[in-house]
Amino acid sequence: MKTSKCNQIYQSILNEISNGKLQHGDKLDSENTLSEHHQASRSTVRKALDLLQERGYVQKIQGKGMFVLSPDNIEFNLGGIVSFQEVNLKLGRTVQTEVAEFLPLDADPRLAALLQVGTGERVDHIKRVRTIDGEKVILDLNYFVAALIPGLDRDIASASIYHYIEHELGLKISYAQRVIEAQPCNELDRRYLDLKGTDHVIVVKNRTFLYDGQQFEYTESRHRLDKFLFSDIARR
Amino acid sequence: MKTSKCNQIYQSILNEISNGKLQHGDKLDSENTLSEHHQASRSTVRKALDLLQERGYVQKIQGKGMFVLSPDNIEFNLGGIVSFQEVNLKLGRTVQTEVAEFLPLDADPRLAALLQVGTGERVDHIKRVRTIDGEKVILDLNYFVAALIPGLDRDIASASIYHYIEHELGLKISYAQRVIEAQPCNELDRRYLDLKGTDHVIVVKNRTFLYDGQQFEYTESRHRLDKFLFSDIARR
DNA sequence: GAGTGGTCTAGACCACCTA
DNA sequence: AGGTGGTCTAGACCACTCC
Repeated sequence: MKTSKCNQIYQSILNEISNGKLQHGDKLDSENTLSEHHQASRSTVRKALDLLQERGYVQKIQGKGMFVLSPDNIEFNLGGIVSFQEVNLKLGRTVQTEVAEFLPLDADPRLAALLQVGTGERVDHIKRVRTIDGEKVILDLNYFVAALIPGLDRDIASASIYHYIEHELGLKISYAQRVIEAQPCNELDRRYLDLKGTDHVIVVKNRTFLYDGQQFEYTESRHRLDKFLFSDIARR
Repeated sequence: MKTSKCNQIYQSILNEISNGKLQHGDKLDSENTLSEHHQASRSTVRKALDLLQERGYVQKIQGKGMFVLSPDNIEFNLGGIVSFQEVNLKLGRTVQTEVAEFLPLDADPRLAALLQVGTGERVDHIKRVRTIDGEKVILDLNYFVAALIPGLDRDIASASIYHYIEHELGLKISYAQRVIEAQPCNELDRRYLDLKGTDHVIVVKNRTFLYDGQQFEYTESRHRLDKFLFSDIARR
């Protein structure tokens, strides 16, 4: 594993924060000091520090120095694109995924618009039910552009589709647009989820794009109200 | 010189995208070409381009070049910290804010923990009701650390508190932690909102921090289900 | 004035893509 | 092979904070 010098410095400082050598309110060494310490140029050190700041671990203040922020922030780093598996492993939950339906279809005009492809384009549609701690609480409706993500099948869908895309197909995922809103429960929700009397779901609509800007996925994740949680750090 | 060279280059390219000179899929000039063009070093150009990419306007691809992304992305940039006013102006909504309560109080242990201050610390508590297109749909419960945000009053609360903090007090806001979840309606929701039969609200909990890492605010925004919307771009 | 982070420069070498 | 972005260097000057 060849990792950049910038990343080594990032990890090195992050470790000191994680293991408590550096604590909330502590001042870090100056950029010049860190340069000597790690035998790197100041620019390289700065890039590592910018990363730490962006991810909420430290805060630079001009003329004063850099300070470690509250360890709370570390727990908040579920931001960015994270797979369903990663998040729930982190939270120590028992999770199962069941593929309820796997259906190749041709895009109707509405779906074509959501996926930014032509009408009639081949699309793989998957319905998956997520069971957390014994209750069916999330219904995922996935639509993948078959031309971009070939070879999808039920087995892959029941494991991790993102792992398949990144490691088997070797594609790079770049960014995702998300919208979060609430909707009244529909027929599908009632069929697949344990609603426990709730009459709305939280819907996370997601369009995901490859490194070259092509959209390959549209997904609706329908969460039972009381099991939904989203966290985030927003920077000015 | 008020604005940095890096920022000038950023704006210059952004203009070309906004006014349609550069369109979805178009390739930008290379970093070296842009360096000559703007009489800047390659590093400076790169910093401007990194910003454009971070904000979802362009995508770099190693060995190929940089490409303009879909203009959809521009509309998605409600991310970051945005005030209630800004978002709704953008959406062309009619909006009113009514201050239902303004109450200086001393932090109990629970509130002190949420604000990261000592128990008994002076806190300004504000309840505000947001009316959108004639319906009361958002209840904001604000808690400001009085020592950091002095001089708050009802008038400021009914205008824009953030404007007061940044422009009157001259403080710099740095970042915010957000958590989004759903909760059953409580007594306050029923008293202040037009619930229209819904029995849950979407709660956005928010802790906001100054440039020096001090937390000055804890806020709960309680949204009526059917009027809640959140959008976002997540990058790998 | 000394020390900090913020910006910028000019140049080098590498990894990747398209010929 | 030539062009692209990715990383890194060594050094400069500025703005801000603190003593």
